[in-house]
Amino acid sequence: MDMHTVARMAKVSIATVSRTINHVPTVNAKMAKRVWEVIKELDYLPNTQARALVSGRSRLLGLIISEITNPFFPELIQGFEDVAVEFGYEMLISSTNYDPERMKRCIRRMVERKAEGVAVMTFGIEEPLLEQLAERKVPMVFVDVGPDAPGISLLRVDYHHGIRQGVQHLAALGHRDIAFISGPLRLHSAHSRLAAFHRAVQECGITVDAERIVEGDHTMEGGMAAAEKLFAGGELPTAVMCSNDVTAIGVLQKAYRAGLRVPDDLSVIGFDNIHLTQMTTPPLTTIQMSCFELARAAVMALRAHVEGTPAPHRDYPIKTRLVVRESTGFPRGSMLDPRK
Amino acid sequence: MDMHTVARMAKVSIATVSRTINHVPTVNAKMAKRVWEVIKELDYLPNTQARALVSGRSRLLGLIISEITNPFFPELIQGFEDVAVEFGYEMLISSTNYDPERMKRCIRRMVERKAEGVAVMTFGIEEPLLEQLAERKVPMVFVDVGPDAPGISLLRVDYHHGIRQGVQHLAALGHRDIAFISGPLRLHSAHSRLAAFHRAVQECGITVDAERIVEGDHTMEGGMAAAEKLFAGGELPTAVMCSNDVTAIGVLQKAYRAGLRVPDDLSVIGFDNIHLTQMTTPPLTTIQMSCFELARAAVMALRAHVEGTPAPHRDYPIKTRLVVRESTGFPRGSMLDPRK
DNA sequence: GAGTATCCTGTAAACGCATTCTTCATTGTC
DNA sequence: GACAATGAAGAATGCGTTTACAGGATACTC
Repeated sequence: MDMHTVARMAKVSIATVSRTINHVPTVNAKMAKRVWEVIKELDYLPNTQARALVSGRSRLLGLIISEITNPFFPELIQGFEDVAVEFGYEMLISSTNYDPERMKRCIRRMVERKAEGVAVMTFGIEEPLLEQLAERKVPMVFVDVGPDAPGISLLRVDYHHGIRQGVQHLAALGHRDIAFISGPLRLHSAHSRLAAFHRAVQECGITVDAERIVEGDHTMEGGMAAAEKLFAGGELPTAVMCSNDVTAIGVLQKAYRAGLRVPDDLSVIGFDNIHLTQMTTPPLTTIQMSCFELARAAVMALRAHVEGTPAPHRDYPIKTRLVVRESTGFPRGSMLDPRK
Repeated sequence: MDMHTVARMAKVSIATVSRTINHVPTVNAKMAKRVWEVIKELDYLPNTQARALVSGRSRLLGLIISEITNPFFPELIQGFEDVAVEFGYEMLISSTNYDPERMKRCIRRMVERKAEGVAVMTFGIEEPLLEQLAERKVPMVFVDVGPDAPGISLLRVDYHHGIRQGVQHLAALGHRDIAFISGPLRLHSAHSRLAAFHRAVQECGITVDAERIVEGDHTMEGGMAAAEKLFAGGELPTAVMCSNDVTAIGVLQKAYRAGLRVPDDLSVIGFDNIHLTQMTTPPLTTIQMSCFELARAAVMALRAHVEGTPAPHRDYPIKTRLVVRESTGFPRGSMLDPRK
């Protein structure tokens, strides 16, 4: 079924059908009504491929993520889908699983399908691999860092704001011995989060020993392993901040198994505010980085590059903020602890 | 950059380039080599849209899921992506969030983009909405049930095998009072799982009171609410089977908060074997339904319908089996419990 | 050495369907 | 009755690949 069918049934030409669908104002109201009725009756849907042919636009946006099984990304995908569809785009999802070979294939798929823009939400550095896209002048959006070239925008996450709120929250409760479990340090965002932590503790006048900084890998297993390292030493820290929520959930698990009560023996703060944090035991205090906001900004940036309006920016700021739940409390043995 | 560029640089015609890419055997070996070299040098990738134009095939497969934030689905998507790409297809993902309006939009997107086949992995019944696809003769795959029409295949999950193994496992441990938290009963798969449970307990000679069957909704919140109901009554059951893992994780949480030890006070069994079950406290005994197998079967079924070979089947069987971890043990107060 | 068969390359049309430019018919107005 | 205004029909257009077909080159036969 195509426009010809509609035209025949509405007893008009295909040109009129096209004009009706595209709301060209010169179409006679009666004819338009007849056309719409036929469209509804036939359940006619225009063929996007054919439209792409004429317009030269695929209306396809690529979304490259690292790992779909990390619960952060499904929430991001959900947001991306919603916003992309809202603006008439379709979304091509591709996950790299941190494998450069897969990354190459992802890029290949994007180019072959003529994606008009690609959001690279891997939080990592794969610039050499992305050259193919850059060369073809495909607009791209990165998180935090990316090549400085026309057609490329960055989602600038203000890690510092939220992390400072988190540190201040801990400091206000009386914590002075705070550990940090970072993400894999090959990821730029992991560096940024760690740097924000360093700056925040300094601002609060807290010194953090080197052994209080442990590298995780943004997985629950990594969080458990990192927690084990922290618990193995002599004195426990009174609080742990984590580079992401999944890591924090790993810490929660490990703490439970080690007989530590959260927050009585140990306060834990996550990062991302994924849905799951509301349902842990105890519910996790975390720093929110809104997936929806991130996804929306990504689509908006790509749209700006593709459609030229509103004019594209280099940077799109993303805010973070503390969400206090129940995994943080007074440090153990604290004078401030009302139970003591 | 298109085939013309390649042809010019390799000093051959575009026809020869096309034949080379498609491995037509009559091409002179020397020319083919030259063409491949130019292709590599230019990083040329054929335009899928143009190929679709000639072949009349979009090489697009749709995947409709209910809720991407439910951790079961990302694993399914991962499998689907892998298999689809393996066979040269691209994947169009769309989530319904159990909203009929969204479902309509999903279908619209699939039709507009000319998806060659659609996997409807919502585990529910939306037949009236899917008529549009059926009318357009788009091949479809459903889980468990679906309209009996040409071009439609079913993934037949053998719930009974795994659930029986689970019940037998509990029975062998000495459990006689087993509760079941079902999924939302508007979903067909929830019914199937509950029915499999009923059949399995009967086979084991165990009677289950009506109040031991509680309806959940396949979310963690639903699991917690259902657990609360079960815990509220007089005597606790000694074991709970859940219609999916997320529900079971909710039960685990609720049990912990209620001061019940798992498995000492309560055994818990999930369903699906999502990745997360390995990392709960304690790791969850569950019934595996392989996402990868499900995804693979879905793609294979759609391919069979689209390509005609191998001949499409109506049913594609999917096995389930018990995975024993640490959330199941002897019933409390049991003579068999070695600690008593 | 001429004629024929074979093979492979190049040229050009086709593929699909919505969009849009051009042309032309109809109606209305002076 | 002539001209303007309106709006619909018809036809061309777009894209890059595939493929039918034509034709040139080579080899082989007599």
